[in-house]
Amino acid sequence: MFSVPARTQYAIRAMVHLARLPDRSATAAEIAAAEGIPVKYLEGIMTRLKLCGLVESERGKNGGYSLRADPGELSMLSIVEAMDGSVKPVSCVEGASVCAQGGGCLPRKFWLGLKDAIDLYLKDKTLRDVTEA
Amino acid sequence: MFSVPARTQYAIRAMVHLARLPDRSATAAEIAAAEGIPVKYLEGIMTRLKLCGLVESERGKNGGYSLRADPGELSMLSIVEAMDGSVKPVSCVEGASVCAQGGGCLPRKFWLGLKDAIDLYLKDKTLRDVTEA
DNA sequence: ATATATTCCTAGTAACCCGATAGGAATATA
DNA sequence: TATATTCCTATCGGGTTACTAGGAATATAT
Repeated sequence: MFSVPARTQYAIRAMVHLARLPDRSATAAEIAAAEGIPVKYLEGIMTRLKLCGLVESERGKNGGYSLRADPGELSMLSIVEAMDGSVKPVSCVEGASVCAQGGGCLPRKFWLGLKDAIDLYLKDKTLRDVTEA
Repeated sequence: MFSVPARTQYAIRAMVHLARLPDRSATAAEIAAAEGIPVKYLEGIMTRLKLCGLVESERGKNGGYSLRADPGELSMLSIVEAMDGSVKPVSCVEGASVCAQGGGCLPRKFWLGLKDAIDLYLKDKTLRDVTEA
């Protein structure tokens, strides 16, 4: 239950990898080799991380990816959300109007509480915390 | 992210439904009608809840399902685990030996912490809490 | 200039899980 | 005996996931 897709795990491993490098930058090929991730698959992941502003990229020779923020300022939630969107145990977290039961569903608060618990944990942890674990 | 399968939401709605009834028992057809759940699909869910000891069943006419424990003594974690197994964000929660990185993976503790946070929330909430929300 | 290294873009694919349906067998009651 | 119910097995379409393939765009080095 609540298993995290491989791409998200890959994304986090990639971010940790970058954070541990002196200049916090590397090519997709380097990261892939070091972390045992399929290169082509990782490319797509890095592109996504870039679109979400977590890394920046340079194309062409001597190009690569580099962290855009200090690891201590980067919450794990931001990485998770970049890959998978917001934490949403049930679709009605966004408003009772989405509820097929017309808001007459008792468990909703329970799910909202779960979302809060998860969000809290993820928001509190930074990339630095994970890197230095 | 972390979306809960419909069957688990159905299971919880069914359990809440039972908990609110005077004698805490009903047929699958009744629950399905009240909660807007496909009957045949719910049947399989109820069977599973029974196998995990959360409800008991009687076959034949006047049969149905009934709660086996007091709602106040039944953690939401037990329902979730009945449907989806233990909370396992990553496969290596069961031991570093499962890790493809040979335990050299920094994020592991991070994921274990997430599991703990989720487990804690789910263990603390009882069916009664949700029913009375 | 040209070769090379890199990101970026688009498509495709095999496998899996999920929600749901179908049909009926077993079983208990009225 | 008729009926209501749980229980069992099989199937199916659709979506997602992880991954692969092929190349276009772009920047650097020589």
